[in-house]
Amino acid sequence: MGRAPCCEKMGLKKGLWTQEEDLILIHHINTHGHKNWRALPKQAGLLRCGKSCRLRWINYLKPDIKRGNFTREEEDMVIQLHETLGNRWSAIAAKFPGRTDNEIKNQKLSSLDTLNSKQQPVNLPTEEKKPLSPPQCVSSSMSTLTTSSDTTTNEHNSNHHHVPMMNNSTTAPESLDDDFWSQVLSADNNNSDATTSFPATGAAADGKFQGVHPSSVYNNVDYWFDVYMGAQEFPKF
DNA sequence: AACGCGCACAACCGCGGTCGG
DNA sequence: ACCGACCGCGGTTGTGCGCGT
Repeated sequence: MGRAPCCEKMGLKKGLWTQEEDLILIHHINTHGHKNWRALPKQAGLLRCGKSCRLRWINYLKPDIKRGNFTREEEDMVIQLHETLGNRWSAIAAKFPGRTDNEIKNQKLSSLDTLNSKQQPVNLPTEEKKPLSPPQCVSSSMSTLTTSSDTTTNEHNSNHHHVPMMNNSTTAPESLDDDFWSQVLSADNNNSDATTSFPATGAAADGKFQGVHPSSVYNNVDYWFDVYMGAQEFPKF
């Protein structure tokens, strides 16, 4: 029926998330939980819509998220599950603790795309724009695909994001976190350096980040560590 | 060295389902 | 029973990076 627009688009920010936003979101969720996604951005003082916050949390910020390349076993399992479940990515993701539907979807789609372009340049009767239906894809080739993409994937993860990902992917555990936390730790030593321009977004609401530069946000590494430790299991860190 | 292309991934959009008033 | 609001899901798009030419 009269569906409300996903969010009041007035003045809401779109696009990539910044560290500050991530931290605000993490902090808010860890302290208040996420009972109401719609109200969350307001409460947290984020200029994002609730959906966006939810997506960011689920796909990226959740502490137990496992990132990095898919193992061969995982890939085979994804293929099998996709054959049985179809495009029900969330259902598939449910079988992979720590994996997100978005990640699985992306992985699968890109795998299929590359497979298609490589294997069936002519063969596909163009019945579908998307190669989604039961993939006859050979799992072995899938695996080679991912292994070939391993390096790039890792780099992507570490390059794209400058975010306190609590991932410890089984395959590439330390690539990002080390960088990130070393940055954090070094910043921690320079507490006094705290520069000025951290946007007093909503964090100002609870006074935690007001007037704090990103780097100085990360100065509170102990704080965040505590937050995480308190909130979730914080596997091997 | 510069440019273009393809890939991988993050994020957005819109719809359907569900729940509460 | 109806209506509205929220949540979750699947599909799609946008963006950045790496690689090849």
